[in-house]
Amino acid sequence: MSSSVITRFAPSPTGMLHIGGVRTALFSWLYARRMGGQFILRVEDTDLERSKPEHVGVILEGMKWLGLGHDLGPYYQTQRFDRYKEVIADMVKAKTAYHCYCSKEELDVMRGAQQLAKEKPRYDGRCRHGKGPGPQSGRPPVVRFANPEDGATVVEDVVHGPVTFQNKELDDLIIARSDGTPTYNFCVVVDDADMGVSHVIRGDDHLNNTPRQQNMLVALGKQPPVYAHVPMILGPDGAKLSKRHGAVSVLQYQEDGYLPDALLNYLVRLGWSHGDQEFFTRAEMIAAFDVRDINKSASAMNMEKLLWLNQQHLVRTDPKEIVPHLQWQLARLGIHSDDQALLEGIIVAQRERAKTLKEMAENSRFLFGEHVTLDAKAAEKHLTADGRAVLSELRTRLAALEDWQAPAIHAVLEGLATEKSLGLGKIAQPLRVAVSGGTVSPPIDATLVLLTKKRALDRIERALIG
RNA sequence: GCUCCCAUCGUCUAGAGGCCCAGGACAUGGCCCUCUCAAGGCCGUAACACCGGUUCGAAUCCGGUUGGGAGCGCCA
Repeated sequence: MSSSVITRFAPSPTGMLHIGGVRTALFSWLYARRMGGQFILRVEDTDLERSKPEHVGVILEGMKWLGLGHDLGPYYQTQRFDRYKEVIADMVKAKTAYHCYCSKEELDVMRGAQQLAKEKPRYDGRCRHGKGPGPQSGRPPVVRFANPEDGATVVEDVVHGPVTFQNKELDDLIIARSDGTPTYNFCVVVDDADMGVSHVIRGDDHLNNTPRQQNMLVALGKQPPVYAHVPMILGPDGAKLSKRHGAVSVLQYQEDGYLPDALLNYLVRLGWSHGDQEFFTRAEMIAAFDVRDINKSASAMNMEKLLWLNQQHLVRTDPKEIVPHLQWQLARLGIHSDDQALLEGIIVAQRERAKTLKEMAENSRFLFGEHVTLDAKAAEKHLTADGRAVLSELRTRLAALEDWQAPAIHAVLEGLATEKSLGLGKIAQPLRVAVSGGTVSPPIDATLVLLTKKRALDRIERALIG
């Protein structure tokens, strides 16, 4: 039996949960599900200044909407400060960490000199070797990790392969600020170890601080987890994700009318593939996913493909499952309906002509309410003298129709068309305008069924009067 | 500047030395279907960044160049 897999998603509540974060969350979630393991949600809120409770709320809400449920947590790093302090004290005692009394000004001077010498700016370890200011400076010290000074650290990354860093390139990072609060890189290490995280799946912008995290783990006598650094997601223009496209809250996608499964399907295919398969249900994704198949290069967002996939999901998902999402969109338009049969009917009638639920809701507006206002241009074009004559005839025949079902309605239209030697279009368009107000709608027979006989006839009546 | 990462159609990708004068998907062009709009079907345009090397043979391996990205905080 393989040892149990534990993955985690560890966002910091300093902003929105955006597409990039969602994808790493998805990969972590998928891998845990695939391996029958557990998925942890951990909020990295050690930056007291920038972390905001409302951001935590939005992240939680986003994860819920996506259906990426966690098995453990959410944990909050701010609630684990005692634990971090304990570990820091141990490390200082074990001499794997030390106090540093350098002031910010001193550090700035040091970095300035290094940059001038075309070196990589980094802490030179003066306090580690007794050459710093020391306690007599009177300043509260920070605590730094004593990184190995020689040799190399190799990160065995699942997606990148082995990546080697010379230890002399790695400086002694601060693990506790002068006010005693612990810093990110340190908390991550303690948490991942304490929580038994087996696989760390995160953005490859973290690849550079992985060797230091690994060294800290070693100093703590812990086995480092398996690392998988996934490539970044770029905006549609190939540049970094910006507010204009992509770098918005994931909840924006809900508002825009995307199905969570469609968004997940789209994101899973960014940097990962399974042969030529494009469409994945949630279950298929879980069954096929493997971190070892993740690509190394960054990928750009493509809204058209997202739209296409959304429609694919709209068409291929059981309408019953889509109903709540459509209701949500309709509610935003002020339309409230609990008519399950009607809503399912709308989904079936509209799903091939709407790429989003928002579009579907908007296009279905005319099906609710008693009356509809006729689009002037549409009326001018189709409610001509001929069109009215057709409508009038239709009114009589449809009124006489007992069986208000698509085939019967279709037969009526077809019959009239043949009798008058007209194309179906000459019959359907005036009717469509009268009944929907415009020139576009689902097939006219299906539209009439959804509308009900009473309202359909009523609208024909009003169009003839108007 | 230094360190690290990356590089196949416009975009997402298949490809783990011969199956590839490179396959699929989105987008795009044309045709078909058609009561509108769609959806669908068929056909097409379109890529191995560059230069060397290894090999009988390279998109695939190695080196370099170029181009992109990330990191270098008492941020995460």
